[in-house]
Amino acid sequence: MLKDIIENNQNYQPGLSIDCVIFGFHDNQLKVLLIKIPHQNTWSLPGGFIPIDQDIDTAAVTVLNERTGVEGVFLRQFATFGKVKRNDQHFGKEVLEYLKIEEEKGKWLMQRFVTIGYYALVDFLKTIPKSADKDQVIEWIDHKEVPELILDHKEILDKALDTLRTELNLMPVGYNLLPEKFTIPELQKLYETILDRKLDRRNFLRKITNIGILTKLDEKKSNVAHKAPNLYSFDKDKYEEVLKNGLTQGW
Amino acid sequence: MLKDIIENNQNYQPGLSIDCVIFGFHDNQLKVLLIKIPHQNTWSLPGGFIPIDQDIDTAAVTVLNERTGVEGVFLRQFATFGKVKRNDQHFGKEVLEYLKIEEEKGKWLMQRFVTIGYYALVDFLKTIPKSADKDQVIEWIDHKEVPELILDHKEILDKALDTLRTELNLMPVGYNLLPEKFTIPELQKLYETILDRKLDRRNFLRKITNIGILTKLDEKKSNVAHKAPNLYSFDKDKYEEVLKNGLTQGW
DNA sequence: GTACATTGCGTCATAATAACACATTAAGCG
DNA sequence: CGCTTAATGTGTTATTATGACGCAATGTAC
Repeated sequence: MLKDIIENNQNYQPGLSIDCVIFGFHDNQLKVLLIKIPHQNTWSLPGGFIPIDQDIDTAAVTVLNERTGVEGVFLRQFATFGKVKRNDQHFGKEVLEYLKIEEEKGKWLMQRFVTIGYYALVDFLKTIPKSADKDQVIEWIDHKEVPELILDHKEILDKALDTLRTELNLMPVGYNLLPEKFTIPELQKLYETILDRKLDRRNFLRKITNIGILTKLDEKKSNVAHKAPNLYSFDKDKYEEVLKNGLTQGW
Repeated sequence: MLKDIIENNQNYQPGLSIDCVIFGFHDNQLKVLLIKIPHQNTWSLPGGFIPIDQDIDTAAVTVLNERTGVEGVFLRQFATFGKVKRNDQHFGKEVLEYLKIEEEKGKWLMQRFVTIGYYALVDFLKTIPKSADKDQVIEWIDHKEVPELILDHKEILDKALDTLRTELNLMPVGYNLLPEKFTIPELQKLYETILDRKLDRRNFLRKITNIGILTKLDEKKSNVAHKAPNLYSFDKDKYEEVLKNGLTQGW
């Protein structure tokens, strides 16, 4: 795959790549989709290159689809990373050796790559991580237990989370991360996990319902310890409207 | 200049450029620094290319300094633009003809360029627009009267203003755009111009002073019609602190 | 049934916001 | 000089949003 790209690099935008920070929510954990580098203890963000005949946003959608199979999810460009030393020679050489590509043909990969960061919000349960090849491991990992990442991918991930945190004040979040039916406590846990702090249960309910994007269902969650919480769903129309116009206040 | 770059394009990041939206404030107008394309009726944003041995942020600072001479101003990356058709063949050919560069040498310019957008906030009075060469016109233009721009530069400008508007809710603005001493009505006009709506004078005063970044000076503005307004300055330390930690509420 | 953890609904004090009233100041002008 | 005019400076009030908390209801475990 990568070998094909390197050997046909004239079909790809030179010196430019895309990296995706794909967020999912499960078991009260904010998870990130990471790829294990074969035969090493480091991981990387799912990324890809940009065909010269594709818009960068389209290329980002492609990367996301290849890895998650999900479509029509929330995907947003958040920053572009271009330090001179962000991809060092050492790393490039290792890749070329691993792929058994001779130095001359692999020259393309050795230049400085600028990478455009996108973050995505996807429904954990509908997403089945897909490996590009058999000895590649791709896995959901709790964002609090992210292992060592290659290059500046940790910086990219941190920036993505930072952006998500800020945007939580400007837009509603949840439609993409939660299943269709969910409880208020679940939604609150999502907010708490992203913001990394506790919120008052009662104030949260008031604030989130006042936005007017929730529909209370005539149904309770089953098989739970203690009192069964009510189920809610998002009112898609109103949700989209608020997404477009923005919230007014912060959390 | 551009000719040098094209002819020595191996020293520059391929297919990648930087465009700067430089904002200034004067006469109650939000102004943008634009460059006139010689012998045409279109204008462009000041931009540049990225030396392969420079971080993209450094290259952006260079572009800004070359055009304004000012240093240490507010400069922030806001988005990256990469539609396939954003720089069309037609435009590239015109540039090459104008610069009298033969097609083979100019091939580098004809590929799709992805551009990284930065916006800057500078003190209008301290900034003297600098042309790169004698028949180039560079000028401050009211953002409400921006003429036709090349390529997707209008889209870039719009996105920059949009970003500034959003960030007004998250950070203080003014330190970079106003002279050292200024009046509250001037600061209010700046906010009103950016937001494109009227704000209540009295509520604005209360809100802006409550942030705690202003120092009331024992001095009034002179030579003004009607009642002379008091002068204020920013408390740099507190300003920086709020800039780092962010505001809490919106306007 | 009882203990317990969690949900659902409500209260209250305080802070932030929006809308507005009135006094103050300086320039322009007869 | 005194009056008008158009700004600025300061305060008031009603409404809304926020933060902190009380208490009853519900379903599980024992």
